Amino acid sequence: MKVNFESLIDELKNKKIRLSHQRLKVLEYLTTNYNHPTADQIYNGLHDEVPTLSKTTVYNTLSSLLDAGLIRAINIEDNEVRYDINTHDHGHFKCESCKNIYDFNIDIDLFEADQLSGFEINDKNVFFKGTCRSCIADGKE
Amino acid sequence: MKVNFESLIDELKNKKIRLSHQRLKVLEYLTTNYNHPTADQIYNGLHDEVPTLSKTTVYNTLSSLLDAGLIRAINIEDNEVRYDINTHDHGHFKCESCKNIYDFNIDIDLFEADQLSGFEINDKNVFFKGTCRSCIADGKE
DNA sequence: TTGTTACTTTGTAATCATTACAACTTGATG
DNA sequence: CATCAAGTTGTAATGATTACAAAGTAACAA
Ligand SMILES: [Mn+2]
Ligand SMILES: [Mn+2]
Ligand SMILES: [Zn+2]
Ligand SMILES: [Zn+2]
Repeated sequence: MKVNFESLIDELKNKKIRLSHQRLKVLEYLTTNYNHPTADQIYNGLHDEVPTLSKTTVYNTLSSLLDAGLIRAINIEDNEVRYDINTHDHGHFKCESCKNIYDFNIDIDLFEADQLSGFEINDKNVFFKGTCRSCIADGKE
Repeated sequence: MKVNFESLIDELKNKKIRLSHQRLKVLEYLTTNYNHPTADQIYNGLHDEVPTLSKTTVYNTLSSLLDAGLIRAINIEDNEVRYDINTHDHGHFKCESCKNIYDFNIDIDLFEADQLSGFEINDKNVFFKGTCRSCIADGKE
């Protein structure tokens, strides 16, 4: 999955969201780090480059970007929210050994849950947990 | 979805988990309250009947029951974990208006994500968000 | 029935991610 | 360049969950 940084900036302009230095850095971080980072990882990852960045700003920025629909939040564990620059429908697999999160394609419209007829669905999420191939190869299951 | 309380007790015995008064009450609460309650809701719901119950015990109990596979945890929002006595594969729909969580049947094996070949999948989760039928009827979308 | 003991419960304190707030700073517009 | 609404920052508050140690109890055997 490839995300174009320039088109993200265009989207910010369209939505009248200011292109502050901090916001651009957070967006840049997310486009170059496809590993679904936490707010804390973003904060630490940017600290060398933007030493004055505050964690509150990271949270505020992520919140704005979420509202604008430029990113998505992933709740797999109860104690950590992860952020994804890829807003297309796709599934996530979290390896319980190495903790990595893998993307996978799904045809999410395969479930036309008839029990939900008359419901308005705004958001669809699919995630699996288990052990990834490389951890199995390493005998870490 | 119907869950038999007696068979849950048998499972506890099989797994050598003590049938303490508190654990039985938490299990009973979950079997009679199919609304995917939070730890706090369980605590408050049992308070009249078991005034000495502590919140720590609720958490401890839920943790044991999770380990034993008798219940499932649902992470839809980042700030609340909900618990489900129904451990069969099924999807969840959370209405963003009335906050209720609805179950729906899914054939989860429809996604055989080929990208996950060689991965060991232990846990599959599907949840949607949106507005439920009755909230739409009430014009609350 | 009683005694033993490991497991469980309880209240309190600690943890940790996230949010609230108010003073200060800055991007965008003309 | 001047203006000011919007954004940033550090600190304090919040709230769910966990850690811990003392007190209580379920299970089992005698
Ligand atoms: Mn992803
Ligand atoms: Mn359910
Ligand atoms: Zn792995
Ligand atoms: Zn509703």
